[in-house]
Amino acid sequence: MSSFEATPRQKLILALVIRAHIENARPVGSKWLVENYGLDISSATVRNEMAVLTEHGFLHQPHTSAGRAPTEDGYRYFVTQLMDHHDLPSALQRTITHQFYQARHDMDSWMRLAATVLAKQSKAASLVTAPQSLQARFKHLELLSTSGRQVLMVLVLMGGVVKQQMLVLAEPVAQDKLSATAEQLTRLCQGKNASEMPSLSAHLDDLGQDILTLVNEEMSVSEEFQTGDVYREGLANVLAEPEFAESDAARNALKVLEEKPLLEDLLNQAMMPSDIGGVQVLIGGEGTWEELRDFSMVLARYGVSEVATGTLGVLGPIRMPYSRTISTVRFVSQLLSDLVSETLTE
Amino acid sequence: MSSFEATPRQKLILALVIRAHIENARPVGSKWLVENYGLDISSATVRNEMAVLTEHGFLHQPHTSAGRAPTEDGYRYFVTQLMDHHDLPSALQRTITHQFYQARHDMDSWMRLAATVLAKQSKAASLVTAPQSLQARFKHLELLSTSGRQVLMVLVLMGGVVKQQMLVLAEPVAQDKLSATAEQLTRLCQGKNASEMPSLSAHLDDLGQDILTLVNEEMSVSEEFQTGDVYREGLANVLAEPEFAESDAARNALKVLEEKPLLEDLLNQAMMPSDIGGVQVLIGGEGTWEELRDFSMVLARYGVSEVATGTLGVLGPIRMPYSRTISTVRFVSQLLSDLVSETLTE
DNA sequence: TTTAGCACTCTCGCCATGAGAGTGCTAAAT
DNA sequence: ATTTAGCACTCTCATGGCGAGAGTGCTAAA
Repeated sequence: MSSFEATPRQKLILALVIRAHIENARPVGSKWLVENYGLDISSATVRNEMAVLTEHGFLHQPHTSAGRAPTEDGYRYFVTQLMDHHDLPSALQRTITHQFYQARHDMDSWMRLAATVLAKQSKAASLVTAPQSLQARFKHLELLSTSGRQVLMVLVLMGGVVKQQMLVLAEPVAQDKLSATAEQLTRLCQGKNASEMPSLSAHLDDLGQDILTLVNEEMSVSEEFQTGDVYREGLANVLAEPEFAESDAARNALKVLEEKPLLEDLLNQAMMPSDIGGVQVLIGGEGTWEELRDFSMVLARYGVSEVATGTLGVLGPIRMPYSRTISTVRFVSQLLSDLVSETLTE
Repeated sequence: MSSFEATPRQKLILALVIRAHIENARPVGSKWLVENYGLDISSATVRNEMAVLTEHGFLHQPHTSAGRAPTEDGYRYFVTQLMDHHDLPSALQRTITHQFYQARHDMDSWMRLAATVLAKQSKAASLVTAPQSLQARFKHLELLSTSGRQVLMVLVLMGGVVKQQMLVLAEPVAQDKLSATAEQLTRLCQGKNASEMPSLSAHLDDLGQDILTLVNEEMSVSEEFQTGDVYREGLANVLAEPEFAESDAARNALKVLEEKPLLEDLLNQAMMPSDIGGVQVLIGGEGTWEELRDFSMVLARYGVSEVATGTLGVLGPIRMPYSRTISTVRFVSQLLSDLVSETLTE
């Protein structure tokens, strides 16, 4: 397989087998292929070519008298070498863009919408994680008395991320005092990241000191991965695929998307840069993720590199319309990146 | 079935059949029942009683030579008449309570945690919706300049709900001006609910007017149901049950939890008060929800009545350990109510 | 009223059977 | 040197028959 160079005709046949298999979800035979795609070669010839492709590990037969189905290697070869990369139809691009600009202008809504769009377009499960600031930098702190001892702490980080938390103080504090403390802390921490943050200061009173501790906590938490910040959608789409009629496989799909450690590991490890314009395609777990054995993922980083990036993507069966899915993921990730970067620079 | 009063022994047998069926997921026969539970009556007697229970619609036989399985009516009778309502073991209560107090003190974290706890304890899928203020009342508005034309709007509603939104203004505005506007609007709208809100005011400049429009939007949205505010967990648990080996049923489960209109309808309609300490049990869709035909739900309202209430619950197979699930749901809902009410009153 | 005994019914797993699909190979055709 | 027609071969899958097993309902005795 290493130095094998497929002939154009072999490439064509591989591509057609993949196309047919994606449509019908079952092994495709030589005769069927010739008849359905109007090839002007005989089925015997196709058989010979198929034998070669099988020998090189691009196709396999479930059993002797069945047709061929693509192997993971076959899909990989297709995705990296054969497939042509279209952009999403521009009408669709406009529709989606429009939806984003019509939605509320905050990260939360965007992420939610991105998940919805991805799930709908790819007819598979989607996931979108919040952009994690690599270096969450302090920008602004506000303390709002809401009633009695209850105080709302609003922490704004550079890059538009906003954290809020409700506190209950030991005793009521006037809004003036709160505002003063907030301002003091804002001056103190301006532009600092989690590790540069002071943990105590002589200029602060008890209240200020307590709040500072909370802010510190919040800042370090914001550098960690939070499952809660993951939007998923379209799980039902995945189960609709015939290969998941048996629920064992189906359950695995949910596990992947539900289990925090797995997901975290996956997104961290898998998201090396790739050759497809920032889109990473993971086919059948690639030998590394046992739980993904029956799935493929199309992932992309979005955001502003070195500043704040999140991950988004699609989980579906290995038998997935890669071309379309990749276009969609790339487009949505680009769109979301633009939005994030607007937020950052404006 | 209307005026049928079961004998104590019939009740016992029904309860045992249900217990056995919950454990083994298959029809239970008379002989098996006698042997496994050490009954000192003969299998023939059990058969006779079973015949009566079958006649009255509490049991049914999948086919002539199979054992009996409970019908939905059987489960319903069990839940309303037969089952004893324990509290959750107090050790477990303490553990859970501890988890809540250890978590961050905000609604978001609590809801997330509630979903996790419910899913884990009931081994089924859980869902928790945010508390909707029946009358979202304006409490406080803050405008924070974050950078250039970018402004963070923080809207605090009575009851601890906080809405935030990022705006991009046409031109930069100084923080002083923003603060003044915010204060002005706060005074203007103090304590008003969505319908009482003024839509324009002579005292306001353009900026104030624009913000007011946004606030109005936000306030009315906050009275609507938002799918985004639903936390789900443990979907994989449901698929693990043998009755969902065929994926058709499994897909339905996901649909129920994913589709906004269905869920909305369900939660609104189903949550009438019930006889089980605020916990509502929905068995097999109750003839109303076709999509729930194969599922049961245990639901509860939490929060402070007439002020802000949310819904939480569990979705599992009809063959569900109701007693335990109900205890869990009741406990978590009580706990969450306490937390909400603390937030409101403190 | 309960229970032992028994005939009866229905499912389920097993096996054999045959149609159908698809292959690989060989030998002829291009 | 390819390509293709032809054909024997293999394997799956749907079908139907068969027997074991489980559970029932009924009857008659306790």
